[in-house]
Amino acid sequence: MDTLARTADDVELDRLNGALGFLLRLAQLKVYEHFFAEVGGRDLRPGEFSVLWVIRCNPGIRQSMLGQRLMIKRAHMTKLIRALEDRGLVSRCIPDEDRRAVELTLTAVGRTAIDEAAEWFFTYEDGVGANMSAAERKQLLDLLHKFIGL
Amino acid sequence: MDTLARTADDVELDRLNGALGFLLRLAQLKVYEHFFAEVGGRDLRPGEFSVLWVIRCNPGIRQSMLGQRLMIKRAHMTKLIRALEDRGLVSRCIPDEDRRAVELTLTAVGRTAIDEAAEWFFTYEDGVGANMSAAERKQLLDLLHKFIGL
DNA sequence: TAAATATTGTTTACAAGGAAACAATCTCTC
DNA sequence: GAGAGATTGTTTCCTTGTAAACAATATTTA
Repeated sequence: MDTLARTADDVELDRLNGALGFLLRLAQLKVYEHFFAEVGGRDLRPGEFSVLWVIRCNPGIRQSMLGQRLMIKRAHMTKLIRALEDRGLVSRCIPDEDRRAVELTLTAVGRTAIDEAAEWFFTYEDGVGANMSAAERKQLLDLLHKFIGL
Repeated sequence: MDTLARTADDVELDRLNGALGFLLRLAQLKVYEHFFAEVGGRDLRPGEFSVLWVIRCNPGIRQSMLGQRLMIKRAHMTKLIRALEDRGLVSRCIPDEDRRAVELTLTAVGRTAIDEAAEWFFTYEDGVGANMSAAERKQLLDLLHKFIGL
């Protein structure tokens, strides 16, 4: 508490060690660091990949639902989708049943792009948590599923 | 794969279900949502709280080390600290041993503020993961510690 | 059916956070 | 000890993401 920390591991976190939200934030920052170190040079960021992937798995999904599932706010989703549309990866379609909504599908180019990206993306993802045993990693996955409510 | 998702739970994530980085991002977004819903009106955000808390636990800690531990980049740390200094919570001191560095301590006001904030902050943190059993929550904490390398 | 309310996506204006270039200081090597 | 290189913090500019107001369409209520 009163000895000055000389190295990063000496830093005392005290009660933050038991703070779940805090640890999740740190974990996520570590993931990002890892991501940009390994595959930062690619043309898809994590958010963009997940959007394309989910559209691929759910063709015709509406923007609002995509946002709900990926926890992306509407204002931001609009920009993301427009950028992907401008790159020719996604196409937007307004359904007759609800002319406010937008239904999303991949273009042929988008499908090719995501299939190609999936190779390196999931390879990278498999490397996340490489400092844990397979059993621990699996346990962490399961607990996160439960935490998220998925 | 080809049935259009009607509700958010119907959205198929497929391989993303096993992607640790992706799940951590989702978990963290859920934490933030929870935070702003519950204690968003307070005058300290999660990042600010953690900075003040760690300074409290490690008086005289240097900016660089604080940033390393909390994974906050130097450019951003500068702004954070200046804002906290402007609010009279933190004081900066340049040590004689290394005149490039900045050593951080709390002001009396800062100490009072963080002690007061700690009440609601940790109460809030205890509510994170309330949908899990105590054992699961503990397990998640331990696994995150290991994942982060703490 | 007409008016009130809710939902969906967009726009605009801003806050949070990062990358790169910089200045100051320290350390290492010769 | 003089110069090369590393470290620390700051500044500037840019990207990512959000909040709030808005427009268009649906739904509910009277």
